[in-house]
Amino acid sequence: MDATSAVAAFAALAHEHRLAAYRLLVEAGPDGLSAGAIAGQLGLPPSSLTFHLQQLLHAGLVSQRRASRQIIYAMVAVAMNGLMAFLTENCCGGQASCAPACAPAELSLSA
Amino acid sequence: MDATSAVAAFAALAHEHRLAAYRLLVEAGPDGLSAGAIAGQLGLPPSSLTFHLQQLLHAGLVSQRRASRQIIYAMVAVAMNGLMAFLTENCCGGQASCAPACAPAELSLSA
DNA sequence: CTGACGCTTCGACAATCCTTGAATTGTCGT
DNA sequence: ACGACAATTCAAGGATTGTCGAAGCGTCAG
Repeated sequence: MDATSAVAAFAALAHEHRLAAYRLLVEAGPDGLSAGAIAGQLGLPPSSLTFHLQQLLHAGLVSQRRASRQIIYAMVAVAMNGLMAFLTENCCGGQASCAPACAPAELSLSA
Repeated sequence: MDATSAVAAFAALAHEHRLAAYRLLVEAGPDGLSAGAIAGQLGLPPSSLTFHLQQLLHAGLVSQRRASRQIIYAMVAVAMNGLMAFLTENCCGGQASCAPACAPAELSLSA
């Protein structure tokens, strides 16, 4: 994960509809959701949704596969984790005393 | 952390210079850096840097305090963590079998 | 082969963001 | 009080992004 792709990923998430779509896909997990299912939950016209999904796709945050007539989008977990690792990289210069602030317990699982 | 402030935070990070500045502040830790120090490392004119720092400030990602003639910026750890927690919230619908993909080991510490 | 469906691409417009020089505010040493 | 310094505010431009109707492409049922 380099700075350029991190910027692209953040830009992809920096929009109300895209963030909402991405969070639906995070919740859906590896099985993903069809474009139509996402459009239904977000209430967007198809062309607008495609526009946003392409941004997420181009940023590498989601993957795309075809299932008969539908197109299924799914989160790319490694991209999300890489993004977070990039953000916290070398946090506090590596001082152990500061480390808890960099990756606190409540992040370990979203239970 | 609601969707609106998450969008604001991602938008703040979705720019080359702001992401670079923020990462400098993450590395600097609680002590922070002066605006001039950041400008020096990034090679930006002062007005441009202020513009970007204001975005980070307004998004709640950094804090601002004055030290005599200088203004010191520092990361707000709780905002960064809240952002990551928001992103992974309810990951995979809470399925334990999927959870490792949502917050893998290498994120726990940036050692 | 035909019609219907799901999604994407195209095109044009409106809205927003980024950049930077010049002027301004706040602070310090003398 | 004065000059110097650090940072911010202001203003104007050029560039980028978001929106969505209409048209096109691939897929499936009959």
